[in-house]
Amino acid sequence: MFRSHTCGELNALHINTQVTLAGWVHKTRDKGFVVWIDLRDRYGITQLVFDTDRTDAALLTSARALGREFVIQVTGVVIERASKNPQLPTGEIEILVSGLHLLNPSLLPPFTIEDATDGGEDLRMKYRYLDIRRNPVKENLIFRSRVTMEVRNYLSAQGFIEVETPYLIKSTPEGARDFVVPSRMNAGQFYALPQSPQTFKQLLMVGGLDKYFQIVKCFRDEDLRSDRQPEFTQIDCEMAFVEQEDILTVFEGLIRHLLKVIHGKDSGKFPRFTYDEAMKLYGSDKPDIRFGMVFGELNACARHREFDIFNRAEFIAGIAVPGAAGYTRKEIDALTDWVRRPQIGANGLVYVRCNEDGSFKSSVDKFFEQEDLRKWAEATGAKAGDLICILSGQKTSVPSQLSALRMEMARRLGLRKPGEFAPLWVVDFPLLELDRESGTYHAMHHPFTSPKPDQMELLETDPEAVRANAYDLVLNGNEIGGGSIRIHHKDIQATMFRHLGFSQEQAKAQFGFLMDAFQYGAPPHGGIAFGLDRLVAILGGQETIRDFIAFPKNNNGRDVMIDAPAVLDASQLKELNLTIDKDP
RNA sequence: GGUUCGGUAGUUCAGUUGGUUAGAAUACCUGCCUGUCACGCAGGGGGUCGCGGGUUCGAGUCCCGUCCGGACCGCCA
Repeated sequence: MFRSHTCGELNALHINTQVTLAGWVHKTRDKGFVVWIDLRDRYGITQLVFDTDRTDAALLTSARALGREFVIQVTGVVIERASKNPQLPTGEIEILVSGLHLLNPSLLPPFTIEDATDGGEDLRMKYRYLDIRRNPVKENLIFRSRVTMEVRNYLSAQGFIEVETPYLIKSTPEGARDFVVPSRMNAGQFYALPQSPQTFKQLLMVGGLDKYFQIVKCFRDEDLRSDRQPEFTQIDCEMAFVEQEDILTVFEGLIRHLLKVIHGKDSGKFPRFTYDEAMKLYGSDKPDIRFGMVFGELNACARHREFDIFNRAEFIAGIAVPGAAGYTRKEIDALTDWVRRPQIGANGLVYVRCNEDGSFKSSVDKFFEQEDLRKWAEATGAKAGDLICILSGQKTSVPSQLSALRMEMARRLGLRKPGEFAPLWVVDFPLLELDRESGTYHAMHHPFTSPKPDQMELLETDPEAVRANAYDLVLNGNEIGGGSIRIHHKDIQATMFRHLGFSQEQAKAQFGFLMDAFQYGAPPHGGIAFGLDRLVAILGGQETIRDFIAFPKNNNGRDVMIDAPAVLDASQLKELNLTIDKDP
């Protein structure tokens, strides 16, 4: 028997029990007459004691020689502590050690294995296996495991079956860039790693499987962020013989189940916004509705005076920042600089302080009367003590700028509370989006999304106006899931490809297999996919997904621990029929 | 592709207007300590100031380039 107990389970009930424990030397406290060692494993910390009265001299000497992170096995008897530590589950007892076996020594770790480590991000990633020994990372991974188990519980209970789809598939030029894999047996040919199992899950519906899900890795060769990894995990789902409402019901149930079992929270029916409503009220298709600051459009009540900036603007809108009327001129100037940074790109910021006495003080008092400002306060829902922040400019850019300001103010005011969860649906997304650079349309969701049935004609006359049966599930300002009702008729799919600029030959070459399948009795179907990494992070009350992934990649897509990606040696390249064009 | 912040002891950081031998905390090592648990006390070792070039009598500090990392914009069907 390697160990009789873990380091997290012994308490006063075990006093006088003979035990064997194994774990890492967390910390040594040498008081001269007595040496304490905190022994740590996944389950907790148990204090070992060696002293001059009760421990033989050789054993005491070996105990003193142990360094941080040495792996040891000890045998001894559980005794009551002379001074207890109420902060530790095992704080009432300690192990009087009679046998010590060094299993493996350790180099001095480059950072401390503590909750508040002294290690920086880079170093922690390089020695991720040490980082995982720390409670915060370990707890996150355990949390993730719990969430995925609950996802499987819920979906299995609903009759879904988990099916694995291939990772070596075909490159599809539209959408994100593909990771490609050279084929040794097929010289000069390449697989691509899936950006999602989209077409396969649709083929499973054609195959009659009816309710499919898969917790699956997906790959996109795009630039990264703190919440974006080149390989990430999706909860991928598809159902046949359903309408949009069926899917919303089932997967609203999934998120409600998770909030219930993980956080004990009963979330009622999720609010639904159309895409147009979300954009109008929040300037975003993934609004955080844990707080207000809903947009107030001011076009109607801000363009009747001599203020050229507003008169020239296509769109004027403001938000009422709660309790921020006390912002000093200096703070507001800093805010103005913040919205004018290239990342936001606003032209400037007009503000109105809503004083407690009902009067208003604004940066445009020269042009506007108190009565004007009162109307603005009404439009933005501002109350006494609030600060109205107003942006103006092009209709295409102001909403996203004001949305960024809204999120930033919420962050500063502590309104984005991690323990609070505000899920919602955004529905009726546009089918197509005009790419301003190329002048071509591309699918807002993906090319397999069905237009709303009554809008097929609009596709010819006003493509941008066409709405799709496409929906996103948004949680705390993050898109955590998105899906649609799919096209299941060959002709409609062909029409869709035509609008997306595919020639018939291209469509056939890339997606012929799917259109062929649609000719053999494809059932109506639709589905959704959730970003598991992001979902887990948000449920865990955090925004960065890296600490919920065991071995994440950095901003440049590198794994700094194994040092990947790396060059291939000449013989490997030859075998794969590859030559490298130039030295990188 | 772009914006921005950073790189100084094992680690996290400070370092003033360019000026003597580059500091603190923590970690590490040695000694002491009769109940510690962020133990305490005394002492000690530890630096290519990311790298290259330039300005200067003199550069951690200023300039140029480059590499690495973080955050963000574009991008992410």
